[in-house]
Amino acid sequence: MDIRTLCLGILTMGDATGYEIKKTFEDRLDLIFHASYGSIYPALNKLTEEGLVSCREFSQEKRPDKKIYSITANGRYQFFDAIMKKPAADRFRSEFLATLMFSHLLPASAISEFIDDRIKDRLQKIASMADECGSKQTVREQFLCNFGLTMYQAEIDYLQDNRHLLEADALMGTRAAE
Amino acid sequence: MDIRTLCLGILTMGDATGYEIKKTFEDRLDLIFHASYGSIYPALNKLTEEGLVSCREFSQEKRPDKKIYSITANGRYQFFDAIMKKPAADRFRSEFLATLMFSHLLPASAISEFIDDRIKDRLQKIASMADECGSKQTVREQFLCNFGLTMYQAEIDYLQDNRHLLEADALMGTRAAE
DNA sequence: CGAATATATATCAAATCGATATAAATACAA
DNA sequence: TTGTATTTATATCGATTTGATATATATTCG
Repeated sequence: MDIRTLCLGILTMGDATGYEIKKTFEDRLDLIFHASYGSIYPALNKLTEEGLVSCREFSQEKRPDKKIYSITANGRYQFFDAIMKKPAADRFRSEFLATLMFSHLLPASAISEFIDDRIKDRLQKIASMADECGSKQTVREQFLCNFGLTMYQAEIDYLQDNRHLLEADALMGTRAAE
Repeated sequence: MDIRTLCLGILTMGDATGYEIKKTFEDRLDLIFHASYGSIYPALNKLTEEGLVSCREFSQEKRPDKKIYSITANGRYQFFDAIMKKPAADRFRSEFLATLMFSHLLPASAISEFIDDRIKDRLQKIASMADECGSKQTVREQFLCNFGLTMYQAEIDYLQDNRHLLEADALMGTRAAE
């Protein structure tokens, strides 16, 4: 599943412009799947060429044309085909964890700061999600929202319970032994 | 932090060939940061040009030259500089979760199958990690390994406790209301 | 003895990111 | 009211990264 496919998916929920699709990625998919303009606009062009979406242009005075995309019957069929396939493995990249991998090279203060920041970030995300979660329209969006909340909370718990291991390691002479 | 930087990091642990660096990514960083040959070899060339690593070539008979890379003093300095910066946000992409986002378009059987597969996958990863975790050399590698275990377990727990919500939604006529 | 796996290099098209450019409408505070 | 920031809306571009593929030999194991 690539960004092209996910654009199709978003269009199954209703017509949209490229801009609105980007916003949907940010508002409802950012935890799950990230996409930038540089991939969305080319994706929409290609989907249009392939007849999986259609595009109505509204020429506006003194503004660039507004292009509203709709999914076609063929597009729906292709999207269904795509989501029926076994999902490929997650792609995950964490600079935070990669940094901790080399925490023996860092001053203890930096380690503590990074962990503090991480916990703060997760708490903030939980705070802003908690409201939304309840007011989600569909069962599946609630399911995904609560999934996010649960994972963030698990991360906070782990960091709070175990950070002392890394911090102690940084302060003691353990490093010299390596 | 990019793959170039992380290659530097791996070389702080000892000299290595491109092949060995790839293996290190697989063995010790796959949870955290993925890298393929297509990014590692160009990274090493660029690092060599920049003088952050040095390269000794061992011409072997009947085999391509073996190139052993070492980090230079300047390289160590640059790497330290990189990990002292605030780590950027995680990059995460999950086809599994993206698929669930559109579970209302799937037959109930497919939803159950995907969740079953996911749980199996997580259990398998936990099984293969559990051994390793105890035998990790350093405190920080144990910390990261247990972090992974904890997150995988949290995911399993959530899926087991809440899958019925999605599955019931798929079976009932709830979909018609959307 | 033969098959599979490990060692080791490298490249390439395609996908994607992140930044930037452009331009006007709208909201909002000084 | 006037200036500033944000939102709406398009699009491109270099740099990064993926995933697949090519090439060759050594080693392991049934």
